[in-house]
Amino acid sequence: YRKLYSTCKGTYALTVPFMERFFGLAKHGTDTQPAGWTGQITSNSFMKREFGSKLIEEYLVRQDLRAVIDTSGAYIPGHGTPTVILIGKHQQPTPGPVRAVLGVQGEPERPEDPAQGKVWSAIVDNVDSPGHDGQWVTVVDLPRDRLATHPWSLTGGGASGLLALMNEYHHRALRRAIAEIGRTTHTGNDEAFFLPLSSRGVRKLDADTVPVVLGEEVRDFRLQPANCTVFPYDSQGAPKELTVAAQRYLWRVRRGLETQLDFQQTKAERGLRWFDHSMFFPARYRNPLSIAFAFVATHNHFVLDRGGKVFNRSAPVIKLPEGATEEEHLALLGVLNSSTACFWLKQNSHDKGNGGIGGGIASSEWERFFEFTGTTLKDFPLPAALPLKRGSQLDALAQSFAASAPAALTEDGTPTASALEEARKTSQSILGQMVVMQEELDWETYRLYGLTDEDLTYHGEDLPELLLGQRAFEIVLARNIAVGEQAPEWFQRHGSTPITALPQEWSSGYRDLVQRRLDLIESNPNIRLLEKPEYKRRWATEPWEKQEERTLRTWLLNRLEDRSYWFDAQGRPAARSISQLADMVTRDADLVGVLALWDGTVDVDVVKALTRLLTDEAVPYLAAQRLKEPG
DNA sequence: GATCCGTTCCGGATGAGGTA
DNA sequence: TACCTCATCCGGAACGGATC
Repeated sequence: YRKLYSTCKGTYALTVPFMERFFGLAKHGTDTQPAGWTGQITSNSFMKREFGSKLIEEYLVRQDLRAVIDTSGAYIPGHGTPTVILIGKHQQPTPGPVRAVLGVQGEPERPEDPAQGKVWSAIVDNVDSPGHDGQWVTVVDLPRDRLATHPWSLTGGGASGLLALMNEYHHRALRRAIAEIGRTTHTGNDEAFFLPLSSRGVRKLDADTVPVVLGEEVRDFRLQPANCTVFPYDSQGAPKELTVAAQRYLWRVRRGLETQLDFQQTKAERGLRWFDHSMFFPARYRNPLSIAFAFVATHNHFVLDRGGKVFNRSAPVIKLPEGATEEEHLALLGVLNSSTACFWLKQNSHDKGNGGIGGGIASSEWERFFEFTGTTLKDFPLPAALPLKRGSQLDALAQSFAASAPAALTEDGTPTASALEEARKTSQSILGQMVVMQEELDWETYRLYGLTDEDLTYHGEDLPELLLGQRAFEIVLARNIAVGEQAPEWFQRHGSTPITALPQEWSSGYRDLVQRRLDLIESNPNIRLLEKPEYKRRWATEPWEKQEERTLRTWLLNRLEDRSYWFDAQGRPAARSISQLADMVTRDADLVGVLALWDGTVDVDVVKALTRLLTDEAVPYLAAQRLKEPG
């Protein structure tokens, strides 16, 4: 296909040569006959993914495109992939505009009769009325040059106007401020190299491993790596030998690593050692500061890292030029984490739907997840001034938040009920401060991009801690829900309480400010567009109880691995029954205390609690019991 | 040398059916 | 009736390598 169809680029989808073929099959116009029409419904991936750029910029610009209809929000039975309908004639473009139906809101639920679906009906009813701006679609006549460049953004409801405004106001693109974007390593065989952080001590691999960050571990200004990787490089990224412990660890997979092909070559053929990572980028590792982001996620998550970790492809990092200060990183961090950035990214990144079979049908816009690639990110327009102060405050808060998590508490000592309770309060309070600070950041950013002239940030000293559900856009949302215009999923999913009136406990200054924000949401269409759940931070943190349970469990299991439980006085390994173990455990007051905490009872029944704790950890004594039918 | 694509995978949530 | 077991569903990504 690459030879036959000029539009094929990179790893393309078959829809690309198909589209070229479709237009090619239609008749050319001559003096006696008009050019043939062609119409197709096709996957919309070419609109934003890189492989579509040739198709859009070199092929479609030479065809007489007449209509582009975004059907990604409509429900099409058996077809979860987001789609677009293109209609045109096989001839040179005519001067007139292109009719476009832009999506505003997706189908809220699976319609009984797909032909009567809300979005589909809206498209059918309004495709001939340019200027229509409804709840489901916007219909406009676009000037041809709007569709001449990749990527296409076919979001209605004023999105294209806002996007244009952002581009107009921007001072420079992100690519001018940074050195590069990408992963820091790619092992080529994660199963061989990765192991849980908690087990590196047991295997004596501390000197040979570094934490490795995956995409899902980059959230809300924090990195929470659960794994580390065997890492045969020093702090400068130069190759080093592995210790005996690490050699032993990798030995069982040596043959696999030696024969594995990357770029159609073995490691030896590429001049690498068998235990080298397939792709490792020393320069990115050497320079400690970086901004990591989540590659696939529902919202934008950027986190400052201060070094000593590696990042795989699902958590790429932004590297600033050599010698850039922490302030420069924090300023970028601030703007990239704003709701405005989320808006821009979603307009320009590929929408992967909401998972499920073939992409599924998203009941809410904020549930769809996107793929944020480095290439797209480089075009991100930066405003002239950056929100350094709020960026660094959020980063500092996130660090204290991490320090008060249950996991941090058990790191150096025995967890106690009072300490846990204290930490829960602290962390709740810090979260409240982060939520309110993110609001300040978002509203500051609106002004930095010139979307409003008003300064709607708070200048008093008494910034309240916000609960989820108390942000301005959530009040608007709650009011809409109250009158039945929107579904309450946002609050249900995040476990927050919707409120329709401003809380009395806020200072009058802050209440006035939020009221002014509400007024602006009402009066300014651009702000109204940005102050929506799909662009605002979700703060979807793991519930405290769950974190606590997991942490206590880990602490107990680590403690129970102590040598004294499993070896007799002569140093011979010994098998123990639960009751024998319970007998020994009872003599350790700390252990019993934590067991009671984990069990949630005051007078803990040690045998029962240990049984519950250890059943999943033990290997049944009969082989026949080790495998169950479903396993 | 450095991605970026498309499909597959994991594990928690849910709920039906079975059992004490 | 209340608890328990098991299977399925689905949210939320991760994987591997072909291509530029």
